[in-house]
Amino acid sequence: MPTNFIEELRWRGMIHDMMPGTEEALMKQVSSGYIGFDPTADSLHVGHLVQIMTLVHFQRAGHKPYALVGGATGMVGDPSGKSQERNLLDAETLQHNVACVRKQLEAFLDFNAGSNAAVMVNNYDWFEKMSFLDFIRDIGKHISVNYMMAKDSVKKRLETGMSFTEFSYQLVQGYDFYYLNQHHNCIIQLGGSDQWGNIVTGTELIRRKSGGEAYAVTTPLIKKADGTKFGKTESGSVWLDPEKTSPYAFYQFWLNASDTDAANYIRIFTLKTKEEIEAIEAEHTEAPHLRALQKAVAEDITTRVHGAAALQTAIAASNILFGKSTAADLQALSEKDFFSVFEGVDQATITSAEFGAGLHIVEALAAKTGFLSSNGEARRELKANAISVNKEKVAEDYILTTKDLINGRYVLLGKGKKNNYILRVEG
RNA sequence: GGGGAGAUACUCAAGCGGCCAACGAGGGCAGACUGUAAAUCUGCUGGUGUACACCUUCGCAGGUUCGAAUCCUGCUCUCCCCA
Repeated sequence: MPTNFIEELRWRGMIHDMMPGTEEALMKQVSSGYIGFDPTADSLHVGHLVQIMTLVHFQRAGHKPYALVGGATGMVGDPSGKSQERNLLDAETLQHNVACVRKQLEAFLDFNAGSNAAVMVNNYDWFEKMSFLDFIRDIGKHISVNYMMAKDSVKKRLETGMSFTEFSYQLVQGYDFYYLNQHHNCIIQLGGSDQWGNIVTGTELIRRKSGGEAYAVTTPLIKKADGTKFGKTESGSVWLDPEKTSPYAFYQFWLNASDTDAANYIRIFTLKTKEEIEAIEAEHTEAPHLRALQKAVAEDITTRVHGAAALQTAIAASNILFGKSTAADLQALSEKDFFSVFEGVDQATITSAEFGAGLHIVEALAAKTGFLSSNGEARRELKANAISVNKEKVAEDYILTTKDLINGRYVLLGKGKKNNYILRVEG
């Protein structure tokens, strides 16, 4: 017998909308359900984590999760939440993305769990063989244009325009649900709140075409307490791919969450129980400066995404960069440790000839390395007392000399509290 | 087709011949305070040169002028009203 999946999502604040009867249907028996992922990029980002965790909970409740990568839907383009027509990706890029996304998803779900092992599917597999005529006769016949036009995603675009391709999207996605319902007995589709319209087209198609029952649950869009978008930093999206977002930056992203957001995140992005979470919150209220909440969130998610070893390095780097460590501590690190700890920190290399007898700090920040975009900016930051060399603030006329080089080869530059750069001197 | 309004830096938005690298607001960055939080306060926010200076920038292309974001001509685009 399954445990109560809906109740689990409910206390975690992960339910935005749900079709009547869903909870009962899922409690009756072990069921299959799915979530679709768009292969719009070659990596998932933290925004997708909500969907991934939903599927993880689904499996933990005893149900059978299907992760669908949209090799076919990706070719059409989902208009939901988009104010403009999307550019289509070419088939080759799409295929590459599908493979990448698939690989990342494999890390979260258990594909060897016996009868409720997770399954990965690609809707390209069933759309590939379908002809346009088959589609409009067998599928299109069941859904009226009136019905499709009533969808928010379509209504919003009626003024500015929308291609037939994107208009068809909800039908294409709706058919996915129908297909999985017929072939894999999927009775529920999960997804973000912007997917509600698409999902309901699916349940409608199932009802009209086969008379079957199907359900839907959507998760709320995550917003930060200050109203800004979740999952973005000044340098862009926070990706799951360590090549795009280093484990260190990933860890820092979560650690920097505000108190309100962290309390939210710990429920959504970790599997900790209600009791564990309340204990951590109590601890946090007791001693807020220890940031127990942020740490718990950051550690849990970083481990899940990048593994325990990567987490340790991220913590080590964070302690050195944000702790009380001094220039002396930095000097004490072996070269190997230094570079493994600072793997995710921006780096630049110059030759010892360029370094010469001494390098002006402005040059080290801008012209020679590109850490800052211009000499003017470097000077401004220096004037604002924002620049440090090996953790010690320096003035505008500072000259880097061999004394500043750790192990004779590298130096740690800092701007403000949170930006670090490593300059290596070689040759 | 006719008539009108407008295009200014990341965004909104002033400026309408020299005092304009361009008011102000938002955003961003930094500093102070803190807890790598929130709130608040302060500074900075085109480039090169440490200041004076110079270079590039006010839809695009020309022109008038000692001098233009500001005036003129043409072009492109956007919005509104009437058919």
